[in-house]
Parts: sequence; C-alpha cells; structure tokens
Amino acid sequence: MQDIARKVGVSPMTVSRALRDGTSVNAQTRDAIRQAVEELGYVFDSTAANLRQQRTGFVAVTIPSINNANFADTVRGLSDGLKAHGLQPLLGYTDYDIEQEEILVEQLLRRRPEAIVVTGGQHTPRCRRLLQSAGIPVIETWDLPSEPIGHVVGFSNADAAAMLVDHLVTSGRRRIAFVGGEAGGDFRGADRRAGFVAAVKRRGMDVTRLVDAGKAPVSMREGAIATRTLLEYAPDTDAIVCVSDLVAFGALTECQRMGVDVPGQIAIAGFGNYEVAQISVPPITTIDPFPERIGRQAADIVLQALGLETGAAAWSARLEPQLLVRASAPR
Amino acid sequence: MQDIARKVGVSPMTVSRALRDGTSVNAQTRDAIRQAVEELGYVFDSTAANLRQQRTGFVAVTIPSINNANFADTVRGLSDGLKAHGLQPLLGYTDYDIEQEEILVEQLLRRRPEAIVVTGGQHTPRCRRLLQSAGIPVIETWDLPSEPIGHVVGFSNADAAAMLVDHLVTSGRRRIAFVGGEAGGDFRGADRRAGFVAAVKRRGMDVTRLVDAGKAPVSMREGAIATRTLLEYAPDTDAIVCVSDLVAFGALTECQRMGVDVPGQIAIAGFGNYEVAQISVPPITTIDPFPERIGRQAADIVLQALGLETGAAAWSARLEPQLLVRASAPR
DNA sequence: CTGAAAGCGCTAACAC
DNA sequence: GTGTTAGCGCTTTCAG
Repeated sequence: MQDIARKVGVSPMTVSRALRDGTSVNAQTRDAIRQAVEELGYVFDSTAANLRQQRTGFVAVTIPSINNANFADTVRGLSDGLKAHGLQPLLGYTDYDIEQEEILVEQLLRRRPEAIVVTGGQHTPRCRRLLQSAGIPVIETWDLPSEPIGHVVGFSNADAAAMLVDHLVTSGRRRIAFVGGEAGGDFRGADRRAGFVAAVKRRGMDVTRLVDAGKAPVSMREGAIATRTLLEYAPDTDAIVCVSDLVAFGALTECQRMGVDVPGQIAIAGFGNYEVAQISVPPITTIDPFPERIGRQAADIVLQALGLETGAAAWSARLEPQLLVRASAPR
Repeated sequence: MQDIARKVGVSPMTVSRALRDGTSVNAQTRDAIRQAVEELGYVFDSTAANLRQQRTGFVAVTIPSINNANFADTVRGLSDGLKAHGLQPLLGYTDYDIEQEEILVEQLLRRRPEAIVVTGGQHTPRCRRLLQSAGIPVIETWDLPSEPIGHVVGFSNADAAAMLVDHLVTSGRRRIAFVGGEAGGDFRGADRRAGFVAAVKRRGMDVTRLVDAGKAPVSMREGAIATRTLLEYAPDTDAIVCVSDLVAFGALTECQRMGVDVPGQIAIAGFGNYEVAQISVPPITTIDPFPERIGRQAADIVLQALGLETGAAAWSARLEPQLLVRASAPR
C-alpha cells in the first residue's frame, strides 16, 4: 500500500480507504489509486487485514468425503449462500473418521473462521470441546444430534429408512434386506440401518438380512458384490434397502447380471437421490434429503448468527426428506 | 499466548517456542505450557503467524465444479500430497466460467497462497496477468495449454477423443456421432470435440453427427435427451462418443428405453472412467485420465517448487490417458 | 535455554 | 476528505 501511496502522492491510509467501499475518498484520488493498483499489479493482502480486524471471512466446513455428490451439493448450497456476503468456505474432509475430524477441526480453527459447519453430530470429546469453546457459531448438519453443540440443520436418517421399509411393506414386500457399510465412521449410514432394523422389527418381520458391504464410502461395486452374496444366502429376498443410491445401483446391475427381475422378483430402494437413480433403467426408488437445501439453510443460519442478514432467526432446521417412488420399487 | 505465559510464569516467546517443534525449550517447561494450553482451551492463531512469517500454508485450487467426481479425485490427490507438509488447499470453483475464474483467482490470491493450481489453460487476460505476477508457483492442470503460465500437469483431450474414434473405426464403426456440451466454458470438452472432428475427418468420414447437449456440466439426463434427438435425426448412427461417462450413461439408458441394442446396433464410449461406467450393464468403454494422479503430480511439483521436497524436479508432466475397452464398444 | 525489542501489512480511532 | 498513531498476535533477531 505504501508503494501505491507514494506513487499517487497520498498516505497509505487513503489507499486503504480507496480500496474499500463505503468510505469517503475524493473521487479523483480514488480513480488514481485504482489505476496505480492495476499498473503495479498490487493485490490486497487480506492476511494483514484479517489480523487487524479480527475477521477472516472464512467459514470452516467439514465433510466426510469430497467425492460424494450429496456432500458436494451441500457445499455448493453453502458456498452460494455465503458468497454474497464475501464469506469464503474453508473446506476439509475427514474420510469418515472422527479422529481425523478432530485434527481437521483444530487445524481449521487455527485459521480463525467466523463460523464452522460440520457434518454429523458424533465427535471425539476433545473435538466437542474445541467446537464449544471456539466462540463462533457451530452448525451440525445431515443428522439430528441428541446433544447439539449449537445449531442443527438435519433430518432423521432412521426415519428415512423407516419410510422406505413402510413403502416396501405397503407394496407387498416381506423379506427385506439392508445393504450398507460396516459399523464404523459413517454414523448416518449406521442410523439408516438402525432405522431399518427398528421398522422391520416393529412389523414382526425377520431382521436377518443385513449385509455389510465394506467401509464407508461404499461404492457401487461393493454394493454389487454384497448383493450377490445376499442373493446366494437368501435367494428368497424380495426387497433390498440400500444405504445409498450408489449401492442401490450396484445392486440393480448385479440383479441384471444374475437375471433377477427388478422390480418383479426384487424391489430395490436407495438413499440420496443421486442422478444415477433418476435415470437408470429402471429408475431407483429413493429418499431425497435435499442436500443443497441443507447447505443453504446452514448458510442462512451462519449469516444470521454473524448479524450479516436480518430476518426470521432460525436457530435450527429439521428437514423432512422426501420419498421418491420409482420403478425399481413401485407402489 | 500471554495468558499461557503468565500462567506458567515464562515469557510469551517461550510459549511460542514450546508450541512449535524443532525449537529448544526446557522439557518440563514445555510440558507445563502444553498443559496450560489444554486447560485454557487456547487455540493457536495462525493468521498472526502467517502475517509475521509471510507464509500461509495455503495452496489455492480452482476447479470448474465441485460436483464432479473427476475433479474431486484431483483435489483428493492434491490434498493428500500436500497434507504431509502441512499445506492446506484453499478450494474454489468457477462453474466453467473464466470470468468467474478471474474473480475467484483474485480472491484467492488475496489470501496469499504459496502456490496456485488451476484447472485448464484458458483464462481471461487479467487472470493470466494476476497469475503471472503473483510470484508463486502456478500449475495448470487437465489440459496442455499452448502458452503455459508456469507448470503443467495435463494431457491432450483431443488425442484422447481421437483414441476413441480410432478404436471405434477399428472395430468396424463408420457412422460415429459426438454428444457433448455447447461451445462455452468447458474447454476440455471442446477440445475433445475438436479431436473427434479431426479424427473423423482424417478418415474421410462424415462429421455431421454433432449434438449439443447443453451447457457444461452436461448431465446424464441431458445426455439421454441428446441421444434421443440424435437417433431421431440419424437413426443409422452406429457409434456415439460422449464428452463424459455421465453423458455416455445417459445415452446407454436412452438406448435401453428405445430398445436399441448396445453394442449390437450402437457402440457407446465415454470419458473419465467414472464409477458408473465400470459397473453399468454393459460397462462403458472410456478413457481414464487418472484424475487423482493429476492431483498427486501437481502436489509433487508444488512441494518441489517450494523447496519442501527434494528429488528429481519435474517442471511439468504430460500424462497419457488410457483407453479402457469395455462391452459398450468392444473390439 | 530464555527474554526484549521490533515489525509483518493492514485499519480503528482520533485528529485536523 | 485526509493524515497520524497505535496495535492486531505472532515470530525473527539479537542479547544474555
């Protein structure tokens, strides 16, 4: 800034003012400064401004995996909501591991974000402490934590799974299997599985058809392999609930390879409303958790908590995922 | 740090030393400091350290879309490569728009990243200038720019498309179509299309079968719709090269819905080796551009350019995408 | 091994 | 509308 100031013949303070808006600077001076900036190729140093103002414009975001269309949609909704207010997401991923989450969260907090949006409500004790005492808004998403740290934008994964079971039973299925990941870091997947088990038991049906397809994130291929195993051991299965649409698509393709008719012999349902589930043949019955909306709502809460936006202050939002009945598991 | 220092009875300087490693501090003092840090819930402020050291530990990264498994893989490869050296990716996306890229790049440079990794080699003039004069390593990826700004980790998209044409012709196809996005922000898609056109012309065949499926990113659904249009206007088409596997999967499903045999009547090829192409029925012939490897190589170049890693200094890397022949377009 | 002084590049607060 | 002073929370440098 000093270089610019010298060149234009003003003080650095005037340069500082000219580069922001909402500050009063002589119009000619401002133009001259802007021109000098371009000529010298000066790029504003926000690290210094951040330190002085004690404001970074960062919003920390953690997701389990960057390679997941659902979480990517949430990040997109969040980013787009923040962009208008000059906030920048600072993204990290945990690989579905709360130990890694702890490390990541600490790393992110060192950057002094103004808010932090995390996926899920399960954290290590130290991670909880870090979040609680960070002195910034904390938003947990994609879940309904029993003891929220701060704000929540989520839904019941268990209820969503139960919706699928209900639908399948209503449409006449009785021997329903669940294909998901092994108990591990994917707490939302585990919750779906728990919801499945509860719903099946509630109806007095068997809960023997539970297949672990591998560690999260479970791939299409793993879904296919698990389905083959399932159908070898329990060939009379008449419906499969999958932990995600990716697994469901794997199951669908495996049925096609095995010559099993979907939905004639077996109905298949997934979770997430991924694009592949909309367009596969047949398209896959699923639950839409509205991932982008989760991100948008989180952004709204952040903006309100930071006083950047006025309006009805939502502390938290419980979303209602929607059942999408398609040909893989029709009515 | 002062609070900690007071509590332990040392100077802030000693605290600063104790919290870093490779510095000499009395072992007991260090333990006492570490304990005080936990008790007081102190979290190191890296914004201040960054300013003082003129090092942020950020590596800026721009991708066209966050919701794309290929670019996500590149980011993963990059992140994983950087993590070991304490560097943190600072990610932004451009929505396939070089104007947005310019804005994003400037925004990112204000954060004083130590290197910047961008997707593609097409930029606005001002964006080029910003990158050139940023004084940090610049890595362009996913393309082979005619005038690179700095480092490059990429491949020829045109050659990749030509490989597919060659394969299809070798396997007896003659009336080959291309389904892709409209001329616009997706320069890699445009390059594939150009490579397709050149390869088809080289063999003296028709280049009338070019279908614009919409703006990038082209979805599975848009691929399906475009394929329907194509087959209505040119029902004698015997092969389709798609700008991505997602489009190819859309094409495949549309053929299934229309009762067109794949590969009997029409062969389908995609690009990207997305998971859906591995497991669909039939699996889809494609090109694997090794997205994660692109990220890893970019990370290696960044680390070497910053002097964090010694070894054979690769200035740039030209990768060779691999043709994967599958049942949708067999030999 | 430890401490004191200075300063990274910017801006709040106060003068004029 | 513009300039001066001080300081954000760290770390480099130098002294002990």
